[in-house]
Amino acid sequence: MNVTIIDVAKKAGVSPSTVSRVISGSTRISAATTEKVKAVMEELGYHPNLMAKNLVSRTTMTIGLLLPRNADEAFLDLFFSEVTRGILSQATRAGYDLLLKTGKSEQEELEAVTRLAKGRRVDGIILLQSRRDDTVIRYLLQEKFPFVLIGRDPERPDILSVDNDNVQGAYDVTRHLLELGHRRIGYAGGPLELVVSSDRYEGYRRALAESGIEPDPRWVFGADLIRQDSTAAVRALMEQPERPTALVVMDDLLAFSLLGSLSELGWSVPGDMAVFGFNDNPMSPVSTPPVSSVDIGVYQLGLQAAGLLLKSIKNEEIAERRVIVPHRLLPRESSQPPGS
Amino acid sequence: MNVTIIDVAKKAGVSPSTVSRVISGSTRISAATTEKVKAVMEELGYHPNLMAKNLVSRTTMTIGLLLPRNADEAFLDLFFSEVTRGILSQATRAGYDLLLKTGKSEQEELEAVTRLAKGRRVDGIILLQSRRDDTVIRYLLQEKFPFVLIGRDPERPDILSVDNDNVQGAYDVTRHLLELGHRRIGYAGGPLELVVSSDRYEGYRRALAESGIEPDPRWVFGADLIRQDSTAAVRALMEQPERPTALVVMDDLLAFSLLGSLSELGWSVPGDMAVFGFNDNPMSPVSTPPVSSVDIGVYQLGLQAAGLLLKSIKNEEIAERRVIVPHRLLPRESSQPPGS
DNA sequence: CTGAAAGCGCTTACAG
DNA sequence: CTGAAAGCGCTTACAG
Repeated sequence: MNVTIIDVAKKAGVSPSTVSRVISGSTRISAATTEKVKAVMEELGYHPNLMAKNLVSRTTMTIGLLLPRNADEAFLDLFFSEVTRGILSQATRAGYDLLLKTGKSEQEELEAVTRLAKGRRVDGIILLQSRRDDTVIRYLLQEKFPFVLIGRDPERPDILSVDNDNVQGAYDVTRHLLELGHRRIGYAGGPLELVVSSDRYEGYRRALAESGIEPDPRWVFGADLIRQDSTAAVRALMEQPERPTALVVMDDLLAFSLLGSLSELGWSVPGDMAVFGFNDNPMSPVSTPPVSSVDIGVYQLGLQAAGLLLKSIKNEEIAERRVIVPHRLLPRESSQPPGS
Repeated sequence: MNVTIIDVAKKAGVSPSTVSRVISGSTRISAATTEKVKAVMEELGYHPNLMAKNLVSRTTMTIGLLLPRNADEAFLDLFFSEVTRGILSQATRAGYDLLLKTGKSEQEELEAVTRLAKGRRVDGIILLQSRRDDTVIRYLLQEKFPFVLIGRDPERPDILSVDNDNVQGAYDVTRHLLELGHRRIGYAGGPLELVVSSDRYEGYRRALAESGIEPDPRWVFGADLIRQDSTAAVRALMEQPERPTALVVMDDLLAFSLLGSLSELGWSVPGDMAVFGFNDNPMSPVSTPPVSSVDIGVYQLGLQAAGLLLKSIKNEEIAERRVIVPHRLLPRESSQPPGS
């Protein structure tokens, strides 16, 4: 019922092989034949059946994106849509499609990935997170199936990955605050099982150490604490005799919560507490006060990841197996010294 | 090189047909045979080649999602990730995959959709927006290819669609503000070419009219104005002799901008101006003050759209061709009367 | 420059 | 309950 290559061949008075060659822009087809076949394709409204094409060419022109299963953190909303746009942009440019997959558990994720890989559903896969001893990564490695991780797997530094230098990012923010004269600087983030979180904590700690400052453990508190009861967390923080005057906050969303609680308790930002966030939420510039943040280039992460994956799929030379997307400090009012 | 159905058949001592039947859980295969074949599949690590399966079964078990091309508005970030999650959840449950597509122009979008439909790449498509005289919708209709629109096409009320009742939503918000005693109520939103925007404006206008209030045109201003220079827009608004005491705002992100400018100019919310937003941004409850909003159930929009599309693909009975996802007012501090 | 033939890995009437 | 055969719509050596 649908127009096939055979219909076109008949009508154009050539063989199916020839039509196929015209479609693929193959060599050595006469201009006359090419023109005739193209005209017939147009006339009949022919479009190649991608399934058939994929089956015989053993390639799908599709890459898979595995979504992290607990995507219920608001931060991930933004990350997800930006990174997807980056991936899609790069993939589309190269003629590739993007298939989305998710799983509710590690088991389901593994099944999904197995289906994609073994079922020849996609040519490569992008991962948005890695867990300790990640079975998905282990499987992909063992099958030698092309994949790229956005982030970092401390146990397998040699896999293809695209990431920020999160240690350096937090280091930069902390140094920035130190240079503004702050000595007692706190850190809000976590959980530390997440690589990104522990990396940022490490950068924070390192900058302080370089200045000979040993952070008081009471200056450091977890994201879950803030989410549960931000006001209680802030009150506990501010009641300390030696309370911090600045906070490095792992994500702007967290920073917004803290801002709300500080204001509720009558403290002013940046007067009583300077705040510097991460991930440059679109709301950060328009919040009250505007929140200082680190732009981590989420779109770029996606773009680069897709680029790297495509190289891997096509067996092209890969210069760096680990691509670092640069970050950028965006100081705004929430961390400005009073005078400026 | 990869294990095929033939390898399994040989090893199990049966025909390929039988293996195929075991895989599809077909009728009339003896328990003994089934067991034997399954054991061999397990042993050989067999996984069906999806391309081959799709080719012969003329079905892809995949649905396509077309992303709106100008997805650079921050609001869409949230909408996109939530709606995708809803779609993915429903699709995965039914054993379907999700393919993402985008185009930089209407022309590119049409080409993308043509490839998907004619190329038998997907079984159905979900659209996230419609334009006046939308060529993509016209094409899909003409090809009788299954699709669902999230939103509303005023020119084609009979297509499958999932949407909120945006007129009613804005009506409800405006009534809520009227009941709190406000008489001069403004509206911030637009552009009015977007159906969702004009629908909300219509609901706003209707509620006022019912109370015998004719809105002053100076109370109504566009989103672009706010994005360009929120403070100027707010100043102009507040300098009016008969300035509004409450604002219906088309999106929470817009509300955040307004909040910032109001605060900057020394006005208090809700004291000097009550604000009621839309789309319940995750930040709304934690902003200062917490922003009243309308939860439009984005996840549900995605879930229902996928459900509707799957019914259409399977030619199942469809009771309502237009599904309305209920909205919910979430009054917070930004619209509370001073005393409460 | 072009065609005939085999094959990609599966499903599905048709027989038995 | 099971098998042989044809076919899904394309590509790609192999010949000429």
